[in-house]
Amino acid sequence: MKMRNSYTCPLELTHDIIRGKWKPIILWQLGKGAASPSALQNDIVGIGQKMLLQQLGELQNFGMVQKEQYEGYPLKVKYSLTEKGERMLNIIAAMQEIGIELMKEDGREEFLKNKGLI
Amino acid sequence: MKMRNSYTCPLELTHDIIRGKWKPIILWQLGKGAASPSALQNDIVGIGQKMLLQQLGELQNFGMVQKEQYEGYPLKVKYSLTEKGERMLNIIAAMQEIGIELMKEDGREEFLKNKGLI
DNA sequence: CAGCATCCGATCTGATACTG
DNA sequence: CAGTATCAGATCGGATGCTG
Repeated sequence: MKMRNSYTCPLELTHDIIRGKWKPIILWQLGKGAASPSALQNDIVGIGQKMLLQQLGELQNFGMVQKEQYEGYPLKVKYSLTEKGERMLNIIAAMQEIGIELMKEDGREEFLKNKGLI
Repeated sequence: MKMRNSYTCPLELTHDIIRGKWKPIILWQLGKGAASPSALQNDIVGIGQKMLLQQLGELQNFGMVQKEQYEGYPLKVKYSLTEKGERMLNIIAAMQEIGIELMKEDGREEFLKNKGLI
């Protein structure tokens, strides 16, 4: 993910962190608790291994996510939110809330009901 | 801006709306009040006319921004936030806040002071 | 199972030139 | 001043195959 070389405004930093098609949803999933890559890939519809690991790596670089590795076979790895990540999750949660409202106003209650969101 | 064809989660809708390098900063600027394209271009460092108008158009399609036109020459146009846009601005403001905190923790107080943010 | 490298098409962005 | 068209380069995203 290409980042700005310099920032005009702190807003842009936050935007860089959650930019990328999958970052918000990854954070959202991790908000439910630590998870392995394969578990995440199961939970996030449509994501491939490459994008998942790539974006997890970027979130790690931003200090939003941390990785734990365990010895032995089969390999076991666990990703989880850092404290910064938890704070960023507040933004994600707010985005979810607005998304729900916008969908309601747009007559998409059906979708929301199917997801158990209303 | 390419949008998802279908959504798994309301979060993704919100993400689509603020995706794009300039959308958050445009909303932020409009949060200060209605503005003409040329005024916005002055206030947003580095943006070109094409990107500005393109992203304003997309924000309009999402119902976040509205446009007012006046008759006569020189042409005069004013963009402003809609009610939905105002609500989205809450997200943007939260992004700004987190961005400020992250920069502080990252030792970039200098930058923030120069901007008058702390 | 976790992770990396590579290739390729789809998108995004920006510069420039042009219209009303 | 506002807005559109076009073109080229940079970036992104996804599929596939390979390694430990």
